[in-house]
Amino acid sequence: MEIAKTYTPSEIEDKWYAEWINKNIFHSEPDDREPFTIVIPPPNVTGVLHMGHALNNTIQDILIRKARMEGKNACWVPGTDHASIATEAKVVAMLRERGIAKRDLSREQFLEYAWEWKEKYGGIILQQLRKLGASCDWDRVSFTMDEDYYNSVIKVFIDLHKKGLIYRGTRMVNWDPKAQTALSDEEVNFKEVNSKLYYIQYPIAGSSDYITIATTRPETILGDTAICVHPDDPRYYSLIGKKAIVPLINREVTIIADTYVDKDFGTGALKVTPAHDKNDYELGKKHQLQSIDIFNPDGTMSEAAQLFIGLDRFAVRKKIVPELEEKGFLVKTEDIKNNVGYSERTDVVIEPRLSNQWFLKMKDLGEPALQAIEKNNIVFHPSKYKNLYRHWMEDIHDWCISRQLWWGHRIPAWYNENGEIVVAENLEEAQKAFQTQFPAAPNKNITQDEDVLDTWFSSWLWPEEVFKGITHPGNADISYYYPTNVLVTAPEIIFFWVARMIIAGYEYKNQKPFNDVYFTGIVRDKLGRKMSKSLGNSPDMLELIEKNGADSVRFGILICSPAGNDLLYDEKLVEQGRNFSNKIWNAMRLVKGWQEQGKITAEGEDNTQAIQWFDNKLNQVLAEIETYYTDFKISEILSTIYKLIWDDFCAWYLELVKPGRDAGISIQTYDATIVFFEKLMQVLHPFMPFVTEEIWSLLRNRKENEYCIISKYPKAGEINKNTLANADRIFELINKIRGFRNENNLSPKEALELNILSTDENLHLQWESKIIKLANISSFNFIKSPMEGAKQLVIKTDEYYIPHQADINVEEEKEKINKELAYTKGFLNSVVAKLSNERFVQNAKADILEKENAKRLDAEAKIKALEEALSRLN
RNA sequence: GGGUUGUUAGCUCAGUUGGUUCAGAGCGUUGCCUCGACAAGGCAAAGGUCAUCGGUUCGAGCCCGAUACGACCCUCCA
Repeated sequence: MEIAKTYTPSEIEDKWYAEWINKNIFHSEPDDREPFTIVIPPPNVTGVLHMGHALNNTIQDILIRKARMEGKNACWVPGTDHASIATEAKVVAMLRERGIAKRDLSREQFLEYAWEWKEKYGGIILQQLRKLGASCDWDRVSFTMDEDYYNSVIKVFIDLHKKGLIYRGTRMVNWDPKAQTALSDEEVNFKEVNSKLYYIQYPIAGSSDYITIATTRPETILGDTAICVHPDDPRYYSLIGKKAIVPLINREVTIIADTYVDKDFGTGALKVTPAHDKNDYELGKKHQLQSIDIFNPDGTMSEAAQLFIGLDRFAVRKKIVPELEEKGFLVKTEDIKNNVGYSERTDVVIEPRLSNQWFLKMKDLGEPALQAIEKNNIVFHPSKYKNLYRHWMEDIHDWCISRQLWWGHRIPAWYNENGEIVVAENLEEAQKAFQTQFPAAPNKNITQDEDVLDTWFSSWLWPEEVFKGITHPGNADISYYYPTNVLVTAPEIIFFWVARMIIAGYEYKNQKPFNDVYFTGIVRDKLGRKMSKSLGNSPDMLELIEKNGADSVRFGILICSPAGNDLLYDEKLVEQGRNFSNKIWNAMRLVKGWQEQGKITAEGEDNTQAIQWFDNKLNQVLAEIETYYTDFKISEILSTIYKLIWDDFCAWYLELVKPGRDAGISIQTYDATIVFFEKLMQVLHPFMPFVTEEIWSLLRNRKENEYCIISKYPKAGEINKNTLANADRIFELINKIRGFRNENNLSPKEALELNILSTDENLHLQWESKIIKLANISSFNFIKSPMEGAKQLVIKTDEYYIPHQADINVEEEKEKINKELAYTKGFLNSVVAKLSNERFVQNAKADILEKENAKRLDAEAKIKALEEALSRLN
């Protein structure tokens, strides 16, 4: 069989994914094994796979695959959330294309379209995750609007309301005029923008005086109901209590005094618009001011504004300024930088707006969740996020959970004709509730609240309700899989989601939802810019996978993802992954070559040393990897395996044992090599599942159901440090001989004579044939004293001499030796200084002292050898 | 404004409880090599006063303080 010279991932990847699915390998059911559970951070149902998902899900897949190979019952639950704002926007857009306006539809009709959209386009991302190789249990796909899930959200709302934690209130909320809904504080992003500060003078009633205020939002003067100054500001003593006249609309407002005002900002006089500013609202409450709402829900001016009715708020700003100027009210404008809130979802400027919303009291709920992190019951990786979390939890605000949308979980609150409210699961229950709670009212026309709940109010139940832990408490799944092992997510949603899941976990399971939380970094392009749709700097994931293979994409993302730091993605890294696959592929071709040409023989070259060395090396790396896994240093694991395979296995081990052109390979060597190769594929499998499964299948004739993905993960064995150190000495010698060739422009084909002056001849004898092979040595001898007229190499206390007719540049040689001598002497001095320092000898630990003594002896021997070499050159 | 965090080779990053064979890796760069696994390759080389200043210590990339620049989060100055 001819094996292709380069590895081609596309068919191979599809083949193995289908095979794994076919064998039901990703599916998990509770049994007597230890569970290892991950719930996916549910992507938005409207989402498509981008770099962030790829990073996040590759890490989850790595952890799941590793656990599965360790014999744990690995369960990775996939799913999506319903994303009320985003989905509703998609549906509205779809309707617009069909010439249908949302306002012409009933709620029921709209929801029918929404489900149609969801069935047709929603959850594409789950298909895309398969391409990435994600080993999710696809029989367990959850959606936050599934029937049970829906019920769980309603159940929790009712329960929290019963506990007195949910209340309805009139509050200044963050209004998104585009989505036309309230948002929680967490959904508002503040951006520093260049604005203008407008100085506007208001005439004082019954006088020719003016009071000048400064504002960034001149359009809101139409809603002004007061002017506020600082009580201790002498400039305004005489004006307090008088009336000012709002320009253009001639409304008389009172000049009030409050210490809230900053005397030094602007003019020290503040216009107060209680309906459209959080602080003004507070002032308004305190001073019992009138509140005039001058905006419609879509951000246009309402009737109450009197002017510019129906015009957008920003258009009004443009129009009102010239008008104020024309009429002599505008004093001046100034450039200013200020922070403006934008909607997380629609990126429009948030309009503070007074409205009736539902809130969840967070303070008491948050307490166990704060403690969980403080006491390390849940561990954050990296731990720096602990501070961030504490900071937020200690100053937690009530959560605005209602949204003025249709797509989502409809708030189970009911109103009678008196505007009285009950909270109940359905109409029937609501009627009963009204009868007992408000028996005097007619309770005939009961209507349900029109609003839905914040999407996060459903996804905070995710780790519980994907196992139906809320709707069917105590069932077999929730008892077995909960708490889950690790959550892998982005730090951006630490408050939105992580904190709230922890809260819900303690409230409804009295138990944390996960043991560890691993926060990934932010994916940036190679210029360090955050990847975003608007910049268009995010590559098309499916194209990338198609072109390079999922393994390479996974490699490229992971190799540059230091724990908790941002990663700068560069397509070159994906190429590096592709090259790596190819390297492994070719190593396999070499090994297969031995098998197929019938080269395996009973006798053959003795490779005991090489096999022992690599066995130890492998064990050493396996142990190292284990500690990296516990520290979630995922990127380190990959680069460690990369070096192990490329440098140690391919460049050293295979070169050491590779038989000559027509020679055979011993059965012992062959078997050992296959075992090593298998172990390498196993440790790499979680990172690059496809190429490893393919190679695994080719290394031996496999039995039914004998797959790499479910093979037993190799355990680290005993490590003999001597074996490793000895091999390093030999490898260094080979390197130095190669370097000598390079420096002198000698062909690798030109064999050299090697004379060895060593106290450990036995070691050199053991490795003799390997040194001869890899360094191309023509004669291999031991000598008892330094050799004249030969190139000297010094490694620790061993000396090597290579007689060579090529001109050795004596001056250059001397300079090199002198340089090394100077360094070594300096080094020795520092060691001696240390050892003769009483305080060092007293304070340092025994093993450090021992090390220092050894350093001294080595350095002394080296200096002696170098000095001898120098004298021979003179 | 408050908080968290970072600044180590051209680039991206490792450097565990302070102890000079620890100043490292990968990529990139440079030179040589088509040698029967692999040019998506092989062999080798060059590259850093560990941001700056000061302190603690017998000893500091590592600990402490200040400065400069950056990142992120929070934030009611219109």
